[in-house]
Amino acid sequence: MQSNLPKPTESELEILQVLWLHGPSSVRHVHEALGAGREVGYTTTLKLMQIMAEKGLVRRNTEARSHIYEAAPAEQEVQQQLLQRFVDTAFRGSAMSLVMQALGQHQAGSEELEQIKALIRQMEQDQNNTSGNASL
Amino acid sequence: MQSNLPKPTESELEILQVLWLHGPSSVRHVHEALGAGREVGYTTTLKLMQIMAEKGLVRRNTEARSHIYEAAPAEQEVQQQLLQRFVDTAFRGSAMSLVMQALGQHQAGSEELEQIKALIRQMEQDQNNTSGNASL
DNA sequence: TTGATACTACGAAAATCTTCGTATATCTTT
DNA sequence: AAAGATATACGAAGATTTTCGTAGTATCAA
Repeated sequence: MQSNLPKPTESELEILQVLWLHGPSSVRHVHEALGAGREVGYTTTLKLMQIMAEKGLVRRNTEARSHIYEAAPAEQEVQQQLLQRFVDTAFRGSAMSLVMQALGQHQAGSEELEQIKALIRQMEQDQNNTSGNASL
Repeated sequence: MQSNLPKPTESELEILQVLWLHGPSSVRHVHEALGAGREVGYTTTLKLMQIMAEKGLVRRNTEARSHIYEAAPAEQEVQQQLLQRFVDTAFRGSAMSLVMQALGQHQAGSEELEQIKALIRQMEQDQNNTSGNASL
């Protein structure tokens, strides 16, 4: 699970989002999906994706005339990386502080709260059994 | 509580951290506090803080020869702003998804878990009061 | 076949962010 | 008062990120 992939920039992240959501896509498709929140020329999107390919953030199949791109890292992997960094710079390293604020800001539905409670219960369990450390 | 303050850059955020932590400070002080994780010239820090003053991110008292800077927005305010943006760009707007990942990544102490549980209980209360929601 | 259309490649301008050198003024010390 | 240390101001170089124009090719339709 090493990933010495560079941190994606904001624009690159937007593109990754499209790829994660839609799966392997042409530049055209990504560009249009982006269009709903972004107003740049087609070649701008193309160039970004070419750069991302160089960086290793996306893979591409160049068999067909229109190349097909897909995200290289898994969504969670990148989220993890960004989250770590974000917690450090914006919340002085306190993940809990971030969690509290995120919870406070967002009014969660009851199913979501249930999910969180389940996760917390599990964490409490792990804490009690923490004598010998098992799997990760 | 409007804040049309610009999003601080990463370097600016580091400076704000120092100001939030230590209160109003001179450039010298900020620069040295930063030194522990940053190795740039003094005038770099100075310039950054001057720019931040222009942007309205910090206020400064120029009475004395060495100006005293203080953070303009409250820490939570900026965190809120950044969190919102971060959730949007990195977690497709799902704050809950972020919370889950943050919880999973970080093994919280039991006091912290208690805090979160308390917050959740309160949110459940609020939910019952606003909508007709049943037991959990 | 020819012309319109769609695609990639690529250089480079534009915009933003970071860094520093230098000029100048003010304090401190001797 | 002179020398040295310390401040701010500010222009501008560097680095990074974003944007686009143009050239060259392949595809498609009539």
